[in-house]
Amino acid sequence: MFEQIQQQISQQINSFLAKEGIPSAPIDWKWIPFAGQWGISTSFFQTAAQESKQGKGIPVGERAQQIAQMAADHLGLPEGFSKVEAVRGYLNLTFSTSSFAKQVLAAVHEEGSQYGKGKPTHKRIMVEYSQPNTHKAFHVGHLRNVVLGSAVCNILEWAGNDVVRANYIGDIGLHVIKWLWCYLKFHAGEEPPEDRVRWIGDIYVQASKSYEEDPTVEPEVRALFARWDRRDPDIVELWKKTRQWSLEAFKQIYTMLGVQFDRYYFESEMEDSGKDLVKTLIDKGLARDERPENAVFIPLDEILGTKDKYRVLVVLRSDGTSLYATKDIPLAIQKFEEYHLDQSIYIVDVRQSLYLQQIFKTLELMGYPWAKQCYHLAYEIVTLPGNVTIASRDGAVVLLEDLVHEATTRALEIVRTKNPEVRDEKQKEIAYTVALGAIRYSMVSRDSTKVVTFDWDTALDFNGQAAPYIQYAAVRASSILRKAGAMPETWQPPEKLESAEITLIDLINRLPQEIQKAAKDVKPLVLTNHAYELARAFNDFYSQCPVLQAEPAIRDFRLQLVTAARQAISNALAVLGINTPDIM
RNA sequence: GUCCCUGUAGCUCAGUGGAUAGAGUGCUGGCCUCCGAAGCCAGAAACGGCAGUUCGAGUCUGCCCAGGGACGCCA
Repeated sequence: MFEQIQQQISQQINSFLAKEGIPSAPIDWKWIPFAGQWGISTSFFQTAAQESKQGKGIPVGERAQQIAQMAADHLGLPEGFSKVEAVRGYLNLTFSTSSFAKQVLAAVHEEGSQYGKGKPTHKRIMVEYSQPNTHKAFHVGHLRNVVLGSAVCNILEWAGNDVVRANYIGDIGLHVIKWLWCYLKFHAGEEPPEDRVRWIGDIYVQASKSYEEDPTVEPEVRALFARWDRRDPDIVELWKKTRQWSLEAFKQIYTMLGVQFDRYYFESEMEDSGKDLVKTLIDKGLARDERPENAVFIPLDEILGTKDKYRVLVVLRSDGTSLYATKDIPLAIQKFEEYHLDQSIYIVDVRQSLYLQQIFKTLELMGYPWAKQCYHLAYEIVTLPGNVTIASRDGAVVLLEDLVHEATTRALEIVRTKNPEVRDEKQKEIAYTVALGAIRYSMVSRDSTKVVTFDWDTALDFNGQAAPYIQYAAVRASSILRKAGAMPETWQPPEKLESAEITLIDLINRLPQEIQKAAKDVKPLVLTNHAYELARAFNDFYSQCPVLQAEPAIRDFRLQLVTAARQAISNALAVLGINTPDIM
């Protein structure tokens, strides 16, 4: 909103410096860091340092202050500012809060639920996330991926991009065959019960256990895999049926989490094109076929002349069966052909970093110019206390639905005590919104490079920096607005604003740029922090500035501010995939 | 062994090379006779180590220490 003003002043300063013969350095504006003041700031250390290099003997700090003072004197008091001063090498320009406050609130009022959205970039970005395996449980370890991925999608979309949400289902592989073996052996003919995810997960645990403990199992599983490979109708039918059970369970989970996908890819569909592609790779001389002694592999380091960097990528087993890499390469090609992407983002945990670099490099060697547009967003895994890795095969998992159920139960207790007059159905709905918000927020409010240790106490803590705190600020705003009745038609900011009001308006104003920054860095954390800051500023305002009891002019202005604050908070949460209740 | 990530307050985390390093939680104390206390206010408490680059380093570079991860037929 203030870019134009910043540019104008930058120009004035630059031409002034040029006239004075002072070497110019780029001027970058920052928001004044002190609460209760509102404006922009820049420093002249760089300029002073450049001058110093040319042999002038004045200490940089001192000189920066001199230049800042000269610039301040030269600028005088530009339109729209209340104060210009030079402080310790910085030039601080403080806004006339009244006029800028009006602009900010008017912008929020006008854009409403769209406030914060950027202009179209005309870029199409695909984000592949979730990538669950069928025939396995869906647990809290998978949650981070889904929440991170969906938040990234929303952020990129709000930043103005055309986003394609993609999911790549692992519907075939040794894990699936193990499961089928176990089903045929111990559960033949069974239909999934209500608690489907758990049932599927339990069979997988049983299968893994048998596979590891009983050496006679492996040959049986291999034989079954061979039958699938030659498309034995009985096995294919069973595979299709059981796969569907998993897919339906996933759909339920996605609905529960409020996420959706535009395009589903299946691993099983990539098998044939993958095997064809391996032939091409061998023909091109990129892949080396040393079957039957060895597998088919691409000696990346050898080709690139690097050492221990890209290693080698195995693209086909020595028995001719496919691997992940066999399928990931044709998948990438298909994505770009289908959608003409400007960027392709993979949300995959950090353990697959090398693997994905190998894939991207292979695509580059194959001559695809878009290979450089592939980006791996690596996130750290979720562990259990004591650094225990969550593994589907041993069953030491916390199921997603258990977490949601427990969180909802606890939220419901609080909702009931605080809103006894509300009908049961509504209470449950609110508890669900709060519980899910808390879960989602906790998954994206720390950097992807940090391991998340799941423990119940932290996951179910609704106080402090958490979604319920932010939702609560919005609920308080709603409550004021409800009691206020009709909104005033006209309003004016007072000449002098309270410190809490300024901080709040400042943060509301910054929401659009924070969304842009979150998109640029592909980092939802930026936004979770800003949402929290907004809520905190509102709570501060709430305790310091009475609204309903204020004198009429102030009251009307503050009602407008409360409306804008609620909108900004609600929009920030919406981008994170979190709903804002009106009571809680 | 090679490569990647992490190391900030008791604990869990923020921190675009720039002003006084911010929160949450826990601890101590205060605030419901004003719009909802899932809240607010106050207090004590921190950049793993050593060099270097820079006017300026929590941030960049190198080495060391500590923890985690990856490294040819798992996904």
